[in-house]
Amino acid sequence: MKKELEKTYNPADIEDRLYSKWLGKKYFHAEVDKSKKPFTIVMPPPNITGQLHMGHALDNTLQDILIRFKRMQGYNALWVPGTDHASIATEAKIVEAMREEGLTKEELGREGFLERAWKWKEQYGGRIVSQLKKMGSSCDWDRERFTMDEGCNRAVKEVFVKLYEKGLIYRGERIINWCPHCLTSISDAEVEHEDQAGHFWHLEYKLADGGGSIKLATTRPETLLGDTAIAVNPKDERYADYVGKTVILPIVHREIPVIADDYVDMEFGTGVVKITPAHDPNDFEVGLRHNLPVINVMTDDAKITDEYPRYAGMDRYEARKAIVADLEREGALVKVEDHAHNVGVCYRCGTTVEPRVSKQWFVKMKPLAEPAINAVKEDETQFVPEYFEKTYFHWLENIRDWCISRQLWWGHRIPAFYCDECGELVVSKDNEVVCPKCGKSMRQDPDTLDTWFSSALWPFSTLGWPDKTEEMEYFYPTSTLVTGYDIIPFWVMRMMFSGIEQVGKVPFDTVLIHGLVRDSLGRKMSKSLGNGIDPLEIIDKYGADALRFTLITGNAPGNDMRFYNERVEASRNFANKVWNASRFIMMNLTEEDALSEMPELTDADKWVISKVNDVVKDVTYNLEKYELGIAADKIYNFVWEEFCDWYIEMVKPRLYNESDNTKNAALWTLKEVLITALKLLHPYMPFVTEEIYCTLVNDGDASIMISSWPVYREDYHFEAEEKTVERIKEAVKGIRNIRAEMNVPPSRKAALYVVSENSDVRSIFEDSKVFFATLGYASEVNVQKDKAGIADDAVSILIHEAAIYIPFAELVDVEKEIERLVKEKEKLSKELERSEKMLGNEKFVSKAPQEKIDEEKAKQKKYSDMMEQVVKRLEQLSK
RNA sequence: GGGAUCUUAGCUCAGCUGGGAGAGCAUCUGCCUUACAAGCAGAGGGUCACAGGUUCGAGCCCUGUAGGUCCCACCA
Repeated sequence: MKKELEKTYNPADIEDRLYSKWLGKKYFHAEVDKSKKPFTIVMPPPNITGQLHMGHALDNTLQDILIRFKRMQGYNALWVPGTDHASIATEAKIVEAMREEGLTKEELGREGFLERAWKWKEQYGGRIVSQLKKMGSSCDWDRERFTMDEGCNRAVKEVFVKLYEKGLIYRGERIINWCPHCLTSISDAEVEHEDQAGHFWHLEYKLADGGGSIKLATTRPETLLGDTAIAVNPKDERYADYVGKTVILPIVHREIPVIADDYVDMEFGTGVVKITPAHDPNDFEVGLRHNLPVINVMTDDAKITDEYPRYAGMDRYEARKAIVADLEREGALVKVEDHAHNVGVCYRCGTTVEPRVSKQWFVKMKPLAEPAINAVKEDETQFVPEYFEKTYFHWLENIRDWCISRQLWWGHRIPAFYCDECGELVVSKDNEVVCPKCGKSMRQDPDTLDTWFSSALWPFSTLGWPDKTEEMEYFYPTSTLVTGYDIIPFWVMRMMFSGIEQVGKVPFDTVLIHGLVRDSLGRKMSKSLGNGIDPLEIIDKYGADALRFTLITGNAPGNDMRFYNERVEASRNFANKVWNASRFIMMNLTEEDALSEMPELTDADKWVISKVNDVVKDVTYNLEKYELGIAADKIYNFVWEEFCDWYIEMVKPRLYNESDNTKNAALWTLKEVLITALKLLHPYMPFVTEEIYCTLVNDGDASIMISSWPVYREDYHFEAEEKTVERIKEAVKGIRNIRAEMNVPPSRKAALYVVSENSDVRSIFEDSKVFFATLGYASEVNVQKDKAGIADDAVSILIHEAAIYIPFAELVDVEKEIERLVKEKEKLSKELERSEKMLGNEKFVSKAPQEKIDEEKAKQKKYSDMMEQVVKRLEQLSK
């Protein structure tokens, strides 16, 4: 039975089928096997609320390429997948759905809400997983995890209790970032900053003793309700007399002190600042230093509290308007200026964050940050590209304590218990706790933990920690973490210090950082812009292989990339090229061909074997250095240019000629090189390579994904044959070039005369006549020692150690021919000049490595040889 | 204000430890050549942002300048 591929490459026909086959055969599954070296990746868990976007597509393609490459290299490759509970995002989504039904969280109650949330998770949480499968991701789905599953919960509690007992987790009243929309605290890392157009309201406060007034400016007049002081710089002589006095706060008519604090910048504005400890982080600090009262003026959804009946119930911005109007009425408003300022917004919903004083749980960061910094400094973990280490250091060196409590229900509940009777606090892994002091049952903290608290434990919680599992023993530390640079502060950093603190070892050897996928105009893809490109649509249209290849090529690690369909088309075309080349090879291979042993090879065969051998070496090297784009380029170039455009074309006459005794060698080589190329390409384009491979070996049960990665072989290095074929290519290119320039159609064959005084060169051409017939459109090829019998007006192609003449039937314009040769001469003389200058430079000759000098000498010889021929030919023509 | 990064062909981008500038797309010229028109053959197109420096030799290393992007930052 003859093996055949479908006439046209249609990814949709093969992808789902092959993925099911791989799943069925458990090729993605890894078990502990101490006879093999592990290679481990833990997947950054996508949010259960999420849909697959280009960021996931890129991230997962990178991981899958590494995993497939290592698997083929013989590593025990484990890729642990999973999803993230995404507390804020998920809770927001469910609350929103409830609102549409007219329900609130409070009405449903905690238990009812969680029940609903879990149901939602079961229903939609798998969506992203099935989308990842469309990408071809070879993760071990048997080990799929969820950041809120039982195991993760045990890990979270273990860590919380340990850190608490070490004094690294504490509870305190601090000013934190509060999102009035999500109704929860958020960490510093979760606050984004954006410029907003605002105003400067210049106010005038009267001194309580009636002795004048002080002017100051504010961008947030509504916070004035909570002001408990105004501050000046202690060195500021202008206000020295005022310090210690009191002023009357307008509207509120409260007497507040004038204090001196270094925080105030004398140069800025009037050098006077109003202090609102409850609603500004700096003011809070100032307040602590001066023992100022903290007056909270806002509710949790950022409305003015009932303490101020005139404004009660107004939101921040309404209150601002009302207060400004009142200030004006009171004569306290001096002027209003436009002012652009930087505002913190919630990274989830974009609502302006309200700094707020409240009791929260924190992780003390300094003691944890230090070992995490050192681990990277000592190269226990390295970043690729390296410069992202600077981002990492910058964050860790300037880190503040991590606010980990969230006023949400969906998440890991904080394992802290309070006694309402005696106020005792207990932190425990147990679910029910009795007060050790008074024996009453204790009330668990209602808050949950920051989602990233559980993500931080991902590299080891997924391997069974805190139990001493053999997975932990064998797969930890993991090998490579792949993620975007925007996640370094949220995740990478926190996994680092968590791994070091909890397990005693860094969580991964290498952190491979990639950039963002942008739209064709370079804009970030976003829902609000509506410029997002759906990876699933791309897969439908062009195939997962094309999408994967596009995401990897033409991009350096860590750089952002632009995504547009023309690029995907190019990748799809490449897949198609591979498909068709394979189809051609299979059309010529028959069952009878005995190809198990290597036959006697021709120069062309050896040339392509030698070439692919080099590519194997390079690609392996590049992949090991995480240069995935460079490796892809090399495969692409080899397959398309060298293999398809040259080798296959060269080999055709041998295949079509039944009596050719090198036909078997050609077939053997075609198959050998194709398989090698398919293997190199497999990590990038798993589907098309698998389909071809199985058809080629005529075994649907075989799989390229578990075949062995090619290795460089000394005995496949054929230097002399490479040179020979390169010489032929040079000649063919010269012929094609001239013919194209002269507008000679391919249908018009012409006789060819190769003249060389060198007998070795002559024999190369003698053996290569057939190539010139097909590739060089020659009707006949004559190889001779001199110019005898060649028309004077024949067109000449002058190459290294040989000249090729094509006498066309009609007269060639001699003038034009001379013009062409003069140009050629100019080019050569420039090259010669450069070469001779270098070789004439004594410093070059004495300092450059011998290899470079020899290289230059060889060039110089080649050029002078060609020059000689050009000069000779010009002489002939101008006679 | 601090830091990172980028500036290479018309467009989008590669260019590994310094050794004669590359790809894809676009453009132009020929080709339906029996694997592929999602193709084949050929061509044009770049003072590698600018100015210095190191070096026998710089797109690549160093310094500065200009412009873009991003991150961080308590200037009310």
